[in-house]
Amino acid sequence: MVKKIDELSKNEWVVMKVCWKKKQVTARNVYEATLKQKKWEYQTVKTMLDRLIKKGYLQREKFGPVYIYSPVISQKQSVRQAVESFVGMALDNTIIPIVAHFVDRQKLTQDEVKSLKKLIENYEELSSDE
Amino acid sequence: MVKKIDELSKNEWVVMKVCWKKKQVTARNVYEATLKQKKWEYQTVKTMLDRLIKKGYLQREKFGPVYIYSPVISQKQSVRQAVESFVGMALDNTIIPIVAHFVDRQKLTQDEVKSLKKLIENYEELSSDE
DNA sequence: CTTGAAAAACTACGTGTGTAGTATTATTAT
DNA sequence: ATAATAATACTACACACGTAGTTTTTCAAG
Repeated sequence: MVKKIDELSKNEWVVMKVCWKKKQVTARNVYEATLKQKKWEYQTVKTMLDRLIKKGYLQREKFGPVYIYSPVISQKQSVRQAVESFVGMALDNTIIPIVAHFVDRQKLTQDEVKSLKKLIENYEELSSDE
Repeated sequence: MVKKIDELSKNEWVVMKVCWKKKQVTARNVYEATLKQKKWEYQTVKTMLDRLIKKGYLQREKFGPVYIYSPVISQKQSVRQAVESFVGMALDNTIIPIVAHFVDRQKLTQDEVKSLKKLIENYEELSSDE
């Protein structure tokens, strides 16, 4: 069976995005990287990092006086799980409302439209030989 | 400015879906409707209904001995807000990963593919006259 | 070796959520 | 009218999360 991982809270996503981007970070790195967005105290960041370790998203290793944190679970996997969970919870397992919403709001870029088209074409090929 | 509504927890979505579908429900209706899915005690359902009132999603009116609960916020609006919030949080405001994920997993039905195509065509028309 | 700075460790507290238990009130059947 | 039933009201408690404060440890500079 597929291992169930804990879900991330909104703020934990912010922290994890920094960790994924930089791969190896100190608590201070995260603190600084998030300062513009979020005015967290250093200790707040520390607490979140600790909790992310407990949840299994991060690990850390001591180098001299500091810990270096690094991701254990990939962004891709996290996104997949979050999408599954969200789409199941709010959308009854269909993504149409999501896309429709973005279409309504005209929030898609030209590139995104191109990507969508390609995805769909791709899909049709894939499923045509079943 | 657009009024910010509280977000729904996973379980609250379950309850709200029942309320949206039936429009008017008693606590017992919700209790019974969710029993197969969730083995909640009647009181648990009551508590969730109370909290949904506090959050502004439901209202209720007394008819004889019972309260009838009904939605204040539409499913559509709730979904929109949830999508915005989720896509911003986990996906950096692009829906491509969501669609890609579903394509990878071949989780789209024939109808969904059709819908997607239509949405995209539609979009192209809309944006062509800007 | 002592001191100061930076990091980490430990502790905390309010709010939200999951999950009810118990007490009270209102209705219905006798 | 009263007893049983069903609904509501009130209360509770543990764990997660947001948000740190305080204490201790450790390194680096004089």
